[in-house]
Amino acid sequence: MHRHESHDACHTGVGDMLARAEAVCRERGLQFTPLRREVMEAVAEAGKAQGAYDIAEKLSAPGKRVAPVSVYRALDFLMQQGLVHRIASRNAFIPCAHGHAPGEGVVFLICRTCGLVDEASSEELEDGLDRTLKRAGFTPAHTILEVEGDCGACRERQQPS
Amino acid sequence: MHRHESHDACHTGVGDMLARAEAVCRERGLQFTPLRREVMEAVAEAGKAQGAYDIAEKLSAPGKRVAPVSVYRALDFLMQQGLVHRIASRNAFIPCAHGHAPGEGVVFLICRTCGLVDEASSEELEDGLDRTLKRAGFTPAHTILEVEGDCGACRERQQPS
DNA sequence: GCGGCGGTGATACACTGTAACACTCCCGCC
DNA sequence: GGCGGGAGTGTTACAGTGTATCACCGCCGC
Repeated sequence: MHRHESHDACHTGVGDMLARAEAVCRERGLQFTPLRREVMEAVAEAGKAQGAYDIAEKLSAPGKRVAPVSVYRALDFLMQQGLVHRIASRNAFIPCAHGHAPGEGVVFLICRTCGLVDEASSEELEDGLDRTLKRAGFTPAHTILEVEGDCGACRERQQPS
Repeated sequence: MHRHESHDACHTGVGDMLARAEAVCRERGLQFTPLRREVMEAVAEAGKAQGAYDIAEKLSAPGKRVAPVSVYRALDFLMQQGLVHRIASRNAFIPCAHGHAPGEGVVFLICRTCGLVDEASSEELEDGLDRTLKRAGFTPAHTILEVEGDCGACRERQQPS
């Protein structure tokens, strides 16, 4: 679904993501401020999951320091709008590749070799989870589903068949 | 599968867990040292997920301080043996309720009201995940699946039908 | 005895995230 | 024009989580 050959134009494309973010904010009457834009851009450009402090450092230049707390605030905003996701197992953030409804089941595929994070969603998987939860008498509010392993590209690269 | 009425005798029972831990270590030729036993006990007794610093505090007494580092080392050991699990979304640790093979699919059900964490496993769910990963060309090494929500007991308690 | 190894103690540190407060900017309103 | 008021940001300080490093101890084998 997504190709990962290079660092630029990864996923949906940085430009597309920024455009979508802007559209979402305008549509909801929210501000897409310069800082939020820069943070979104930094996350989108990275190609792999970024820590909040990494982003802060990237956005800082001699004479213009961006504090981590500002980055966190922007990230919180972007997460609320579903524009970025948090990878709990890495304490890091990625851009949302495909717009999904909030609460929809998504799996994060984290390659331990190249560090790229892909998203996958599956109705079958979601149904299975729903049934399992119902059987346990549990009402879900928020689900974290992250898989660490090797992506296809890295596997081929390591043992060229 | 597990009852959660009180804090003691929760899950499989503290005694059983300690016995199993000891057996596992003996079987594998590993040391079940006093510190490891105390940490295992603290996690098993708690009834809900414990932070490493909570455990360190609980094990410390006037005159006998247990540093968090030591707790982390014991927890790492216990996790390697599959005796405790880490809840990534809470930075906390729970005892493993039922012995499962390493890598087997397990869902953690985290009640946001009472804080108790239950484990559920489902072949159906696991199959769904496997197929989703295969379709994405991804080879899994480690999976995190945590659901936050309301457990049956808490739901009944809040809105007694 | 002596060396090695696993486990532990202890200090310091890095990384992650939040609280609290001040300031600015913009907008609506009198 | 003056005057709140709210959203966003800057800044400092701090809490929480996890790791690196070194020293020490006890045990086992040689």
